[in-house]
Amino acid sequence: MPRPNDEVAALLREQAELIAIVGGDAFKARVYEKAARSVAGYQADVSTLDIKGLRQIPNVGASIAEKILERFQEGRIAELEALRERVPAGVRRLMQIPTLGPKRAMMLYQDLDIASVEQLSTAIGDGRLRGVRGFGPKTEQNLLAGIELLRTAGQRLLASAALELAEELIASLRPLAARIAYAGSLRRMRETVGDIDILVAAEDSAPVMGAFAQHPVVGSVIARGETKTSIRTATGTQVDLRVVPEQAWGAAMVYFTGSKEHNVRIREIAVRKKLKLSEYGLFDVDSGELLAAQTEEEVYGRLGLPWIPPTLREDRGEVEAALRGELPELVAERDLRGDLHTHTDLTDGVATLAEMLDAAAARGYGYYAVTDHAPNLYMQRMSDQKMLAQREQLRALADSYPKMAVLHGTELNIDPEGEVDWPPEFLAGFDVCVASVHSHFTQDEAAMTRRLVRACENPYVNIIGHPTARMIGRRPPVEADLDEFFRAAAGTGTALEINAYPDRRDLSDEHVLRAKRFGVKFAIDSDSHAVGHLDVMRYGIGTAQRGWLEAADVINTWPLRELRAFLRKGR
DNA sequence: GCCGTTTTCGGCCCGACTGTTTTCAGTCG
Repeated sequence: MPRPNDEVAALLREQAELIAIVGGDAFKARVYEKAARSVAGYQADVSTLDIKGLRQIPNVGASIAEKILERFQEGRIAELEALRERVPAGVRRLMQIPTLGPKRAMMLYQDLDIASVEQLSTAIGDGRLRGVRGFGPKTEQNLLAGIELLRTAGQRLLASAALELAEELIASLRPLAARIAYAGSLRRMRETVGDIDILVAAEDSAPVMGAFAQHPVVGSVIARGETKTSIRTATGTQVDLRVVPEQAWGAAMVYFTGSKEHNVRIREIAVRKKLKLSEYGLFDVDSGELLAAQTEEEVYGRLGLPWIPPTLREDRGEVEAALRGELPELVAERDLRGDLHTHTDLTDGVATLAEMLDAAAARGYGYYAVTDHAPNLYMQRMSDQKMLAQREQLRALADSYPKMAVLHGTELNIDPEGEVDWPPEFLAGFDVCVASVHSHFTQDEAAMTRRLVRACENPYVNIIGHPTARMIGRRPPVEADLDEFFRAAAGTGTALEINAYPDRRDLSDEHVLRAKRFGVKFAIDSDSHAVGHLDVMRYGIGTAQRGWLEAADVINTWPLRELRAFLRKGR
């Protein structure tokens, strides 16, 4: 996805929020939001479009097209600047606290002069919210819990944002480096990262260090030395650049990829063999002789280990498995034959059915399921007629994709009792049914467990979508007896989703590890709402690998015949 | 501010939950 689109989308989203905060027309705010989503999901680079081209984008009319043009011609949008004058940035940030929306954020600012999350936290502690209209004791508790959630996860960056930044920096520095790559938790594909580590091999470190320190994303240079430069971006992300000699590349990659715990384990193995492992290489303790450093394979090899994939390097048993020669053959993106959870503009997607199918076919998929929302997610205004009309349209388009089977599915809503939207006779018409929790997240554990188990027991439900409904940094996972849930999924032939969306990653890697022990099968899905979202699969693969999955565990790596047999669910 | 097989004005994503109220505003999906 072209970056200018993301930037414009962020500006439009900001304008939408600011309109809502200052109490502007709610419909107007909504249009800006919709336009932001359309721009983010639009194929063409908006910075290359003229007024006419911009107006082709859904939900972009004369006014918003002008503003986008203004952004690229003037470097700013005057109306947005004027709104920013009225609302401090911290007030907007207050809205990131779950349960705090635009109205009460503005009230806090106007009545109590609270303009940051920190100030709100202090104000609650001082009892300054007592007696303020709309803020009772329960609200105070909820706000404090929300602030805590922000504080713990909010400091970290989603892997998607980190990867984008890392790839941009690497692209610009590559001409100055013999070798360059990112390491750290990003290479291990954790959900979030605290900072970004970039490793460079170069004879002379000065040119690459200089270029790095002067890169446009740099807000401030924290430290600058011979082998390491640290910067902070304007948005607060720390990036460390380390330069090593090319002959030490492998040892440095091992060292800087971590995790710390993994490194401790392999260093112990080295010590037992009278070796010493550092970022400069693997050495014989007695003679000081360098034994291996050039590649990771060599380093692991001299320790008596096979190369261990970065996504496993968490000291969760990978060293022992490697010693036994029992490392899993991890599922990889190239193993995926299709995507089983995607949306179109029939509900909340921004691309048409044909656009999504084209993009899926271009990825070389052997099958692809369209699973728009079902009627009980009321805001989507789904109906039997609309769903059947889509099926007809889809069957008609299927001939255009001789190499890709086009499956018609839906994403059902699991209601508090575990029931879903349609009766069996209607569900029977779908090729695949995803079912997800979209509301009533706070049921107690027993009720939530029963709800999820019942959904698995439904003979038409094939995949439980984003099974814990968590949003990273926004909403905790639902409380349920996961072991019972996983047992039910395995027993009923219901796959559990690894939703690849970067702020979901749901199931998480820990849950995948646990579920696999029950014999659960998984579906790695993009949950795409736009053409560009099909690429988020890499994060789903990251989570699957971190959960030690092999291709056989993942139903959308299977040939179509086998997949279809699984989807029949013994019916 | 956008949109149109209800078309240039008058609608627009609907319903439920939470926590606050004492009949409802705010937030969420």
